[in-house]
Amino acid sequence: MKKKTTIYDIAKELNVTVSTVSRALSGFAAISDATREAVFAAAKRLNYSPNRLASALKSGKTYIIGLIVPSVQAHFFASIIHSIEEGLKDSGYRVILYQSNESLNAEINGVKTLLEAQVDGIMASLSLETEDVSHFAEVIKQNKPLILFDRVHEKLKVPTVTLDDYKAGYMATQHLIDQGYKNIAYVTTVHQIRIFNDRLKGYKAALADNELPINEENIIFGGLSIKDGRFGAGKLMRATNKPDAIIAGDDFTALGVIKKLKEIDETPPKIGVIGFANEAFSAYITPNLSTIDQHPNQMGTACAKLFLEMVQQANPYQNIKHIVLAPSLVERQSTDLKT
Amino acid sequence: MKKKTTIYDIAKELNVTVSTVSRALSGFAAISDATREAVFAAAKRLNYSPNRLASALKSGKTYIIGLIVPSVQAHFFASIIHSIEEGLKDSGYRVILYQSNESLNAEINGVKTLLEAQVDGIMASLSLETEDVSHFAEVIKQNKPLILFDRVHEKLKVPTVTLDDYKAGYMATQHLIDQGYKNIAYVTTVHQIRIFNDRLKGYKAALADNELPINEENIIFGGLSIKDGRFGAGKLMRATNKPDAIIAGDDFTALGVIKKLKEIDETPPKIGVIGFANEAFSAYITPNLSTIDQHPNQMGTACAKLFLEMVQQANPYQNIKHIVLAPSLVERQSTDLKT
DNA sequence: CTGAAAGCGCTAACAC
DNA sequence: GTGTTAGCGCTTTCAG
Repeated sequence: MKKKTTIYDIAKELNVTVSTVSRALSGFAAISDATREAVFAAAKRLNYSPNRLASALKSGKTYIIGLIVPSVQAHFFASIIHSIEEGLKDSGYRVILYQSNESLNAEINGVKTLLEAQVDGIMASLSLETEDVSHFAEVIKQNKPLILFDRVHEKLKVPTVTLDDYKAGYMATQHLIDQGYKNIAYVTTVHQIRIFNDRLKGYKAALADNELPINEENIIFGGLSIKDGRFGAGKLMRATNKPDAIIAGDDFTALGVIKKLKEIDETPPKIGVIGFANEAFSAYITPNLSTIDQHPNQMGTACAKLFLEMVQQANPYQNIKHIVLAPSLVERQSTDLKT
Repeated sequence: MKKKTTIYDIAKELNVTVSTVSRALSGFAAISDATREAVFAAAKRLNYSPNRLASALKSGKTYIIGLIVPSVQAHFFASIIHSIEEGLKDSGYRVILYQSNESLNAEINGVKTLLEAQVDGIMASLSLETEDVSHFAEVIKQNKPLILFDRVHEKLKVPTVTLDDYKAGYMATQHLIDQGYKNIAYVTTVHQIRIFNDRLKGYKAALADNELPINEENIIFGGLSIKDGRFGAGKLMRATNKPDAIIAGDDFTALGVIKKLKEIDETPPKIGVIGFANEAFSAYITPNLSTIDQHPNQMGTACAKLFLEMVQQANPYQNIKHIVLAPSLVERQSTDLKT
């Protein structure tokens, strides 16, 4: 195993100094064309590969950003990660991935780990457990860009990229009303994450605007899994005042709701069902699931763009932007009462 | 913005030298309990956070591994990534993600980028375009662990984690035969990736073992998208000798196949359909899709374990293991001819 | 346009 | 058990 070639080897080869080589390689400093070319030729000949670590240690820039998400296994987050990585790649940034698995402790550890790795910035979507966000303070203190997406927190004064979740909730509800449903229930999560609250607010507002009563018994707080969906639907359909439509916390919840409804012979659209996320499967289940598309790829692209803007500013927080994406309604069979 | 505290600050604070601090922090070297405790106390008091970069530059170990996958958006890869990250986290390793998007050039660039970042090893699943694998040679030359999973290549003499794809193909075919199907077609990819070839071999072997003829016109080479599935099924069903069952390259392909079959009123299980991957949606489409589960989480866990073994050896390649996981059949409606 | 030299924060011989 | 010192590979003043 021979040692790797460094700029010293190139310098020796050409009888110049390392500074000359460094300058030539960096491309910006004043250098004669002749030396530059000679350096590049020698670099190639010696199979030189820069050590970004050394450069990072000296310059303080690693060109690595840390990305904290609950789990890459959720398609929504996978899509965001995909777009973030793609959006940053051309600018030379790489991405370290850290999954919190919806655990606050893991998230705290993630921030610590990423900071120790000297990342140039962090993007995160909070775990369901996260209520206190003080573990992110250090990122801001170090004046490194922190961007929160989707699951954000008002205590953190940082740029955010979110969906207009109020609108999403309103949109889902209004759609059901437009389709002719009148007694609309909601299966959501107990966790105090803003997006879920906002959706609920949108739901209530839409009911109010249409002069429909808000029945608290129609709102089930539990989890968002398929199982939770089944459970919620079961509970709702056993009530005296049965709903004629159910909004599910996400598409997986909706899957559970539909399963239950099929079992008791209330197959949608007889009882309307709508979800959130537009998962890959949603178009292919029976009945096809109406849903609210949350545009994860747009979200990732926006995060990448925001980050690149922030690193260009001396103070990344001098101009805190909050990007809010518009949800869109995907109408399918599960809410198509009319046909 | 005050400067970050280093081990020098701790040393000054305690009137000892940096080496003492370094030793105390590292935990292994001989150090009196008193100094060790004093160092930890001071570290805490001064809000010290180690700079892994500096340590990495000196020691040559970054505790970062590079992960190259076609795309995190595919649930199969997302699951593998999930398990790899989880499996490595406790040993202090972090993961840099690089997506090839099925492009050879991107993959080449990925290897280069990751090597420049001085990763301690690379795990990769090859892009569909990859036939020549010489871009990975440098990883081996640097004596860094390289592990290939799922989409591997025989030219690369490195440890691998794969599914027994021959068996998977055989299993899918035998299942269809067991269910009573007799003229079984296959929609797969043109790309020369081993796993797809192996599955095809398994398919042919199963036909042969059951004394069924192998009809080359029953094998469609194209892509694996939903669209490709539709196209393949269309082509097959227009033939004179129409198949009574179709094996699809993956679950997405199967989705397209089913769509087409529904359109021409040959809804499965009338024509049997089976896919590969057991995607999240497969259980919920109509009809439910039978499929071969490829156990991505097991695969990720195995990769992590293998890597940890390799870094422990002086020569990571002294004992090249090939871990082969067994596929499992998931029987659902789309192949249930009997009911 | 190029060279000399200091130093980023940490580790690891080598002394004592 | 602790101190001294020389780098890891690169960037970046400051001179010339």
